[in-house]
Amino acid sequence: MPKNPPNQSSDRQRPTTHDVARHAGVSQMTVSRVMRGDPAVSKATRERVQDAASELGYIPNRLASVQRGADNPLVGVVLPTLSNAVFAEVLAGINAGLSEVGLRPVFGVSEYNPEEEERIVRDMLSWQPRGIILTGLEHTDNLRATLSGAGVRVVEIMDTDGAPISTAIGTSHAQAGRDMAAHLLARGYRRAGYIGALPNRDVRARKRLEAFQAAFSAGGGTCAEPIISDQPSSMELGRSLTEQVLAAPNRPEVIYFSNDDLAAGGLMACLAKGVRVPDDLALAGYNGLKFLNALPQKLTTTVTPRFDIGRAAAASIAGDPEPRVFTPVLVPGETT
Amino acid sequence: MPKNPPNQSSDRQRPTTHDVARHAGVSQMTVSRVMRGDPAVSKATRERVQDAASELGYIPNRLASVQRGADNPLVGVVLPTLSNAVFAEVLAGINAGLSEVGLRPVFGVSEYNPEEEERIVRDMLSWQPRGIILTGLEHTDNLRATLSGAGVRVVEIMDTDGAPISTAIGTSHAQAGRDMAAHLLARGYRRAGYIGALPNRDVRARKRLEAFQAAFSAGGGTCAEPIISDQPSSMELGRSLTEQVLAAPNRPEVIYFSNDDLAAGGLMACLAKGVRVPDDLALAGYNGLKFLNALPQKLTTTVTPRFDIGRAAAASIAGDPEPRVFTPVLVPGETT
DNA sequence: AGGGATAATGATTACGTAAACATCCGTCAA
DNA sequence: TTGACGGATGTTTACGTAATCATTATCCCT
Repeated sequence: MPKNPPNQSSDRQRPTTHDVARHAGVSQMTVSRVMRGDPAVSKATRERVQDAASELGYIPNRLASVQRGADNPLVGVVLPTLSNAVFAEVLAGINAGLSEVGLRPVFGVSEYNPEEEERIVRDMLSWQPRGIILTGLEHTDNLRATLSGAGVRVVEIMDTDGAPISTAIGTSHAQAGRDMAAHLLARGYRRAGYIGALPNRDVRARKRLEAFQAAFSAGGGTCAEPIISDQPSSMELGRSLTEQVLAAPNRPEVIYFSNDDLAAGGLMACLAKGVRVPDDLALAGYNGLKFLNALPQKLTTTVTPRFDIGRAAAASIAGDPEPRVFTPVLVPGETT
Repeated sequence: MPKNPPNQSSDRQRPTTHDVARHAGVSQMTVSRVMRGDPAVSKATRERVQDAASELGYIPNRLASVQRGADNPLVGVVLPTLSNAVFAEVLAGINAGLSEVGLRPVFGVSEYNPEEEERIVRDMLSWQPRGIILTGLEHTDNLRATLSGAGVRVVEIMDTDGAPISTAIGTSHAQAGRDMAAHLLARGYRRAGYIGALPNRDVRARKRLEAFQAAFSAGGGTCAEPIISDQPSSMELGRSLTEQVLAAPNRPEVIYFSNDDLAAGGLMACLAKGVRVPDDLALAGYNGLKFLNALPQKLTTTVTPRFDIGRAAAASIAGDPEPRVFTPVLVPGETT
């Protein structure tokens, strides 16, 4: 008994190569050849097929071709948040790098939660993606195991202080912390405070802090107990935490903030309270975001190549995976 | 002649339901049932299968199931840029809305280019996505035709001034322009300038401008020739264009900027030149971005619900597509 | 004890594409 | 004129999953 002829072009399905084939009076295989630009099709046939295809509004079905064995252009991208401008820029870089080579990002946000990250990656793996881009080097053991085994390219971005699953592309946060300690010591500051957010989540900020403390103490400075709020980072939070510091006894000479948002809030607190910066209190941030230009005083901060990191990660998924260490650049401003 | 038994678990392929089945001593179908939580499997078998699956590190292949007919959780999202914080927030909203219901965004950036947008959408359609989220109501004719025909949900975000392909979710830019005109007229301003960027690309800014001009003139005001740079919008650009205006004769009483970045740059120009705001020159922006808090003066602007628009778009793809008009809120600051 | 209902599991096949192989036909050299 | 060759096109099948239908136990009631 002969099989049913496939795809009876029934009701409202999207047209397939079979439909185009029937319409052009050729076989399904010939349509497939034309669609892929296989030269083994005569010019006349090719044109007939192309006409039929555009007449029917044919759009190839990549599910089928990838399923059949074609390369999958999808790349899973997992970032911890989008509320932070840093990660929007990273994503822009990733997208730029991927789209250059015809790859396409599938997107997920972990909210700094490793279990959620694992769930997202599992889900993404079910699309048999070309690669996966993760943020940071800290993941659940399960996830590390899964990704080591699977035949996907894995690139971990934003951090190089640790052991990557396969390829790390980013900056050393320990170095950023040390550099800032050196800068502040050189400027003559000896009593430092620290203001941060999201204590258990932002591992990279903690790496900066620890390296900073170690280097600052080693250089003869004293570090006050860090103030780390469990609220998400924002200018408002930086402002209120700084006001706390200003009100307390034994005010430090300088505050190192875990990022520019908090530092900007700190600057506003000083302006509001009439505290002179940097004479009464010096301030330093991290990231080098563009909005700092809007501040009345130029903030001392560490500039990180976010876009380039994203772009490099994309290149590493597309071509040969090569680890890269970008250098964080300390840019002295008017606040230290 | 019997067919080959499928999937010989040869070299380094990812395990399939067949592999799990063999490992657990059941049929492929039973594994499939267990994976989907089909209750028609005995407890004993279920556990045996689950053990086998986790032992082999089985991950379902969604390409195959969607190809077979399952719902596709992918949703195409095309934004004009990621350099603008507005669209990062929109994306955050979209992602929040989609992930709540188990949908996943596939991402593309058109760089404000309709042809590129068309290419991206075509590419996305090849994944048979559940829906497509586009920015704005202006697209190539081809794209409109393709999307009207295809059986995908289409939501156009950010603009409601025009005819959507199917569902529009956003704000009226014409209303935002009119509201600002009314506000400035009420404040007593009669001579207005305008500074913008990307003349041929940012259609929504143009809609605001035209509505503003019409309303401002109708209310007895005069509009100077708009200054529209072809460079991408930035604080620096806003600053330099504003300096031009300040240097020229016949300075307007107020400048309406196409967005907050430019307006913030304008404010900085005034600060640098010792121009008093709003007495010598008033300034107004658009968007209500958070970084405005960093400015020394609170900027008059129109706040748009970017996150909510994204979230609503996601909901519209997930559930019933319902158009929604959000209201832009004019927030008077200290610069008018 | 027999018969039919019910639960558990298995076999077959389709989804749309593309690799691999098969077929057809015209051309050209011997 | 014949046969080998190669270009153009067609046929078959696999990719992994899941709907559908088929096939076994299992069990309860009369």
